[in-house]
Amino acid sequence: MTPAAKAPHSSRRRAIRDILLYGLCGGVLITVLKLTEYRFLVVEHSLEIYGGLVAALFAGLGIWLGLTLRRKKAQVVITQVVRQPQAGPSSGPFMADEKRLNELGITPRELEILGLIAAGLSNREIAGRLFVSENTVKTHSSRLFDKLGARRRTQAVQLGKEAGLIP
Amino acid sequence: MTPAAKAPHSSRRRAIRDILLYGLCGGVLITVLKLTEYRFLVVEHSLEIYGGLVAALFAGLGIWLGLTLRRKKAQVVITQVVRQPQAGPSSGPFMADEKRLNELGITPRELEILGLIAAGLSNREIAGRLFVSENTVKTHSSRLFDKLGARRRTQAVQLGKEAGLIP
DNA sequence: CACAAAATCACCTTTACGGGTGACGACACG
DNA sequence: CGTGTCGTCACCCGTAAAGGTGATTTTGTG
Repeated sequence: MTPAAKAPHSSRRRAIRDILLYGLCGGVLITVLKLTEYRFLVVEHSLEIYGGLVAALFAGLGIWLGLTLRRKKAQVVITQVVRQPQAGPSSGPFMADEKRLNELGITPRELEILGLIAAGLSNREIAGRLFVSENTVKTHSSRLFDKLGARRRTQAVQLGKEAGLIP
Repeated sequence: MTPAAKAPHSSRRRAIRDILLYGLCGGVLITVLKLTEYRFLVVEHSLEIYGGLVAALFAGLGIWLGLTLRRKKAQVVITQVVRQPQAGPSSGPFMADEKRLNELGITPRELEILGLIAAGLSNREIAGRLFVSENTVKTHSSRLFDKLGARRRTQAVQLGKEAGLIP
């Protein structure tokens, strides 16, 4: 039914707004479908079509809702990889040099994108993987390049490696 | 020639399975609702109830799906295969894997350019450093990408590292 | 609540890349 | 000698990337 999971605290207003929005969408959809239903009722398989439509629409809506709800929570985690050659804490999988991160003023999101760039993904692919628009990725990477002093993504990767930001 | 490219296989099957499961659930639900519908049809507001039921069920299902999908994707992961850097100190700086070079049919010049690409240089800079025209560099890199199966230079760098062609 | 930082998205411009095709000289090999 | 490989260069075209500006929304903190 209604989304049970929500942020721990301090975002109740938003959750309420979401629920209201959700209910509104549901009402509108049901209304629309109620209207269309009367046209389709003369056809044989109207109910199947109707049910399928409602199902698909609400499934999509639910997926979207689940995604947006989830987005707040988890998602940081980049990394993995073996090999930590030079100086560094070198603990477990990999740990970005936080000192350098703060020095350069690189945000978590930008670091994440740097990792995906280093993995050889295009902006579009990164956008798809992070569920954001390509423009957003471009903005992030642009600022990232700025902070790193890079002019190209390959250079950003190189500099990021040297700075110990990525494995 | 289909070179490396192995990482995403493990999770794709699960995604397909999820989708199939989803479709199956949908079919079962629709069937069940079709059956129940015949009982409710005598009642006045059966369609509303029916629609509401379908909507609610599929919304919940969608939310669940969104959450699970999100969880899976949120781990980002950037796999980078285990790779023993240099087994022997005999090759002090670095030595490209000649076997793989021959396998892929990569010429010395192309390897050279791959190295410069990995260093973050643009085509123009590479051209300047090698005293050749930019077009030449583009030709080389184009053929290089072809042999590596890369579509972007960042990807070529990634694949080249995995193949042990560059440090 | 207000504020700042971060994240998101849109639009526009210019440049860099990637793909395709064709061509030419050098050089080795059978 | 012909053939094949390699390196070199040119041109065109379409897309991707990078740079800039502005705006909105989320979110964490005071």
